[in-house]
Amino acid sequence: MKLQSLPCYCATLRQAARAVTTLYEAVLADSGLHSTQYTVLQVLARVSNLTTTELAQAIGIDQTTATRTLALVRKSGLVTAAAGSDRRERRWALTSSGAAKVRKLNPAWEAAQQAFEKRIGRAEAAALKQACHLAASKLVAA
Amino acid sequence: MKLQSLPCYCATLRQAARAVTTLYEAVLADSGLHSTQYTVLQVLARVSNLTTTELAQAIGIDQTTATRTLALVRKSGLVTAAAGSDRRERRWALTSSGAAKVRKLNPAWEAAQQAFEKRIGRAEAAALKQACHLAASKLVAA
DNA sequence: TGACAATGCATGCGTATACATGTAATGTCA
DNA sequence: TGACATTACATGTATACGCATGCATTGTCA
Repeated sequence: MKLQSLPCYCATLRQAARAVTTLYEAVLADSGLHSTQYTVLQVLARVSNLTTTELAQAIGIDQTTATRTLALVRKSGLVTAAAGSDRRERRWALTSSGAAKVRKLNPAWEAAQQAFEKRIGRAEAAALKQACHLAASKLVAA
Repeated sequence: MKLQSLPCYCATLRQAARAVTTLYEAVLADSGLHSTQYTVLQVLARVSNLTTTELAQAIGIDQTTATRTLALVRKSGLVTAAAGSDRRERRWALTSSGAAKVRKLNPAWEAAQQAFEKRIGRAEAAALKQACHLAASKLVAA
C-alpha cells in the first residue's frame, strides 16, 4: 500500500519528518552519528557555550532529551561541558575532535541537502523549511 | 534561547514535527493514547483489514514500529488481528471499543486541528500539510 | 539571614523509531 | 516435488522523545 494522505496535521508532519530522517540517517550512517546528534554538533559549531537548556530550546527538543543526547556525543569525545558561573549550568562546546568531525561531515550533509532538493524541488524545499520553522516557532511560543 | 532557524532540512522538519506532536499529545493525554497510536486507529477507521505492513506503509512508519504500536493498542482492546488466507498475514480492524474510542475522540482531534490552524493560519496549515505529504511521497518512493 | 520559590540538570519510565536479523509461510522454477 | 528465493511478521538492540519528578543551586523577600 502506498503512503496515504492523512487528514491529521500531526500525522502528516511526522510522516514527512520520518521520511527526511531516513534520508539523512543513511548519509550519516558511516559517521556513527544520528540525526539529532549531528544537529547538536552543527548548532554548537555555530554558537558555542550554550547551556543544556539553551541548546534544547534552540533545537526544539525537551531539556531531558538534550541531556541524554549530549551525554552520547560527550562519550564519543565530540563535546565537553564547562561549568558556568552558575554551578548548576553546563556550558557545552565542541572539542577539537568534534569540530573536525563537523568539518569532515559537511560534504555529506551538503549532499543530503542537495538530494532532498533534487527529490522535491529546490524552491519547494526552501518553502517547506521556512514553513516548518515558522510553524514550529508559533507552536513553541504558546 | 529562542528556537533557532536551522539550515538543515532534516532538523527543521523534525523541529516542526516535535512541536505539532506536543500539541496533539496534550489533547490526547486523557485518552491514554499517543499520537502514533491515534493515527493507527484513525487509519483503520477509514480502511479496515489492512496487514501490518500495509498499515506501516500507509502511515509511513517502519513495519517493526507498526508491529509494536499495534501490540499496544491491541492490548488496550482497541484493535484485533484476523488471519488472512496467507497465514503469515495479520489483518487488522478496530474492535467496537476501538471504533467507539475514535468516535469519542473525534471532537478533541478536531479541536487540535483547529488549534493548529489558529496558530499558524488556516491556509498556511493546509499548504504545509500538502507540502509535507508531497515531500514524504517523493522521499519514500526512492 | 532564613524560609520558600524558581531555576538547571539528571533520572525513572514508557512509547516511538528503525536497522539487523530471525522464523514461518508462500512463491518459483527446474 | 524439492531447493531456494521471497514475503510477512516478530524480536534484539540502541537512540529519540517527553512527562513526572528528584536534587542541587540560586534568587527573593520578609
